Amino acid sequence: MDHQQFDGGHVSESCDSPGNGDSWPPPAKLSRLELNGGMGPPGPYQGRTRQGSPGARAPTPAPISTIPAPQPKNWHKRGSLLPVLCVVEHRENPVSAVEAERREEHAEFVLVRRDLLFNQLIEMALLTLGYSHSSAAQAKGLIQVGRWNPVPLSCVTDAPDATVSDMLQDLYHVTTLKIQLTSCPMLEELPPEQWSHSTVRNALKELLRDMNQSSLAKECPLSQSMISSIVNSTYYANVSATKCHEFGRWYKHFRKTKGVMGKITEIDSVSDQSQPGSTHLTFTHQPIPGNTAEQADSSPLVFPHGGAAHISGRGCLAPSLRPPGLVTAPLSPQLVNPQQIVMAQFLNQQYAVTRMLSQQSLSVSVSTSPHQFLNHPSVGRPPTSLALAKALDPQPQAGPPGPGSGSQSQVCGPSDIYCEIYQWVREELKRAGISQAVFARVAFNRTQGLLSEILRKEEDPKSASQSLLVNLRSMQSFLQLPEGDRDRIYQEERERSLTTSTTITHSPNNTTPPRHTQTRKEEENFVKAEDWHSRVSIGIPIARLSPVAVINRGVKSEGCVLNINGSIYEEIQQEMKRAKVSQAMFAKMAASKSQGWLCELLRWKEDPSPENRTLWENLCMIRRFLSLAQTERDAIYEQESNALQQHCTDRLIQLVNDNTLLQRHSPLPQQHHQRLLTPRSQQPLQPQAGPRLPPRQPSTASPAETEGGGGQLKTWLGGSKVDGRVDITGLGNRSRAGCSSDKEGCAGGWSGARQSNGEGNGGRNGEGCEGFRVSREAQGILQSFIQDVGLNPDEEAVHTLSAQLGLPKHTILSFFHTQHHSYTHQNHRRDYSEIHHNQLPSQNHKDQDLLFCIAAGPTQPDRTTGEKEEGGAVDPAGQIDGEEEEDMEGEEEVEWEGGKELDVSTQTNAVVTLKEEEQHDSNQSQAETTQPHDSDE
DNA sequence: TCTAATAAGTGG
DNA sequence: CCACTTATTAGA
Repeated sequence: MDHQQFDGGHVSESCDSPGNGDSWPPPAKLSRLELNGGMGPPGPYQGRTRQGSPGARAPTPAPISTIPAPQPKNWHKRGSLLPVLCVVEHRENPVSAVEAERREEHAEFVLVRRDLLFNQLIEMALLTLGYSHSSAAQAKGLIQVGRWNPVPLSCVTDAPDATVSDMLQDLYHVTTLKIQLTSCPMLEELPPEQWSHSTVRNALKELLRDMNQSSLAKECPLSQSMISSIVNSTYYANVSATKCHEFGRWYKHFRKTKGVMGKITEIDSVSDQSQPGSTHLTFTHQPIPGNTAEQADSSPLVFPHGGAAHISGRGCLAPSLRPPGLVTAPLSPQLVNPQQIVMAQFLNQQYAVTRMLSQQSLSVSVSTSPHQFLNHPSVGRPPTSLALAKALDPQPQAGPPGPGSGSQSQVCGPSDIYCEIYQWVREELKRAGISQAVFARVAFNRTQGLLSEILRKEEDPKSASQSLLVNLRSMQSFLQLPEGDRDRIYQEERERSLTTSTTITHSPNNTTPPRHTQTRKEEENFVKAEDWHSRVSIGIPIARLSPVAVINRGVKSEGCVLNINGSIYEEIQQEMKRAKVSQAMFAKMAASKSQGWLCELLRWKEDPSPENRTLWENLCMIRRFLSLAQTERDAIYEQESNALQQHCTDRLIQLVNDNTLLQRHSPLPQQHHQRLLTPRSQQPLQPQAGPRLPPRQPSTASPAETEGGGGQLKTWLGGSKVDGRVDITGLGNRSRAGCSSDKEGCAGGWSGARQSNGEGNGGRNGEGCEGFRVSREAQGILQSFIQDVGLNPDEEAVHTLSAQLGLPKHTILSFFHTQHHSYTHQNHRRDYSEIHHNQLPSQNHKDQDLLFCIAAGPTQPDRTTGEKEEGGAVDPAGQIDGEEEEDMEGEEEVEWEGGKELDVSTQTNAVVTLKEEEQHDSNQSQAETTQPHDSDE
């Protein structure tokens, strides 16, 4: 099939290729690029890919809804990313030509940075798609423009410095990158430690070709429900590193065993496989004969990464022929014209990312409506019920009373929460036909389990804990969105899960419809959607959802997006030089780290690699900082040096108080904000907004924004990047994600801290510091929490934060104290904000700036911590500013070597350091001990 | 009856 | 509150 159709386009086609297109024996020029630059290996992360199961594909195509199209051009620009359609062909061993024709392909869009070197495109694309480095390095790539014959990349240009943008800028929409995987390294070769959510998912998908979830669950370390959700991308939690590793280990073993045993195990029943014809046997790994009768449904064991198995299955039959029941693939059978849908979905997903990148935030919804809910038959959504809808629409601003009968609802909670909230939620679940999981994610970014619990308990808002209130508020705000918006969000989320690449059969004559065209359309739709978003919901918390989800799963690809590579070190140095700031200042502002840390970082300049999680994350943080507009960065430095933290704090508080922040999180004048919002949203913004809005929010932002969403939104924003880059970190990953890494090795960043070991005492040192070295995201969360609960969190709130942020409780308390302290003591000094405002031209950034500032603010003076609480040690006065070097905020550095001081010298290399960090958490307690240093007791 | 999806429940 | 497990439930 030719996928790309779309004419137009011309490219330099120096080399031409033979007809068959694929068989090009291209020079293996693309070999690996080590580039450490190209962001390191994102690990095996893969973009989610969804394979189509044979059965699934069968269904017939249905046209995708088409929508007018805005122009795609802009959108991709903002993010400085370019969408590239990649068709990956698995041709393990050079198989016969015959076979080649039936090769299976996976097509997906990959967003790549425009400035990525063209010669790194293939590798980057594969890495992004989840292929291993080794396979990526060996892949061959062809570029196909329109319907022209594919041409090896190497033929396109010789310029080593040509970038993707240079080569594809105007053609990206008509080009298809055909990647031929010569060797597909098997997953079993991947070290268990490197297994991630993505690889697990890929492996599961493979395995599911030969067995169902239930049987697989019996053998592998994952439960059926987990398998189900992971495969469908509906597993919102993060698969723990432990699980991943465990799975990886199991997989390896399984493979070996299987190889030997053959399908005996699973397929014994199937018994024989006669169809040796299956070519798939070619696989290296599979010792077993391919069996595969149709029924057998594909060879059980063969699963080279997408290789053999696919081939066998597909090879034998046309998709349509395949007995539907055969493969139990998770794909939704309903997909019609899977490719189209998939593409659309994929784009959608990508779009979400792009959006984030561009900082637009907000999810978009696309129009592919038809497919929505495909999986949920039950979903019919007649507009029924819904008082909800009614209430909402009619009186948009009514805010709170959302659902139910707008007017009759009563606020029961402390403020703005309505008693009927629980019921509303239930109704909404029913109405929209969505699962708790989806709603939980979308409405308040939590897990299904939590929502279940909340609904079960139905605690009276009046007596609800602060954290619960936060959640309820978020849900309520969400419910107050127009029904259409909510549905769109659900749909988007659903699509996301459906998304992923499809496996398509490649046949020479292909009957496949031109997909490019469609794709294009979809893109446009996205654009449109985006537009919608920007207008409508910019700050709406809800919006963040989808992106969040996407991001969550794409954490590893962050590097891709952020483009972290060895050159970042140079950028850092340049930035310091340019801004004339010390290492201490930069370290603090850009990564909440100490000067010593930065020094080491720059000294060793270790190649960034996702594997080195801590390093990676820190670099991502720096990258984000560097992505801020120069003026913003300068404002930040300035602010820090002058006002010092106090300012921030004050500022923060002020903001909090006036909600300015939340409101659009943008310093823009309100009007402006409103303008951005859609009418509906706007209303809520109006002061008079909801009659029942709580006093707390005078300005009352749109419910959505503020309320529940507010907090999260902020968090999100805080972490999120600014111009073009994503912030994966912040967002999606909640604290845990960051370090999720593992229980095993490290507890991971700050999360590890959660061991609330010694609370106050020893903790101070290590922890204290550590605590405050909280990531920006964490700070953002804290800040948002302050807004939600004030400066005096109750126990539960503290507990919640502690868990959520992975920080020890005392750290949380310290934070609040600090805030409180400064707030009280200082009169709001000048406002950073003012400065800010003036300086920052770009509004967009502004918000972030503020947030950023805020986030940074809390950073404490190192030593403080511990007792500080009482003493207010925070000493406003003692700011950090002075000694740059001194301030190492308690970072890990201190811990390791003992002396805070230094360790810079001591430490040998940043790498070590970094790594250590992760483990600290767990070792913290020890560390503390070790380091009696500080003022500890 | 069996599978995949979803909700409830649990431990940390 | 997350990450998982177990139970329950729609649909073939």
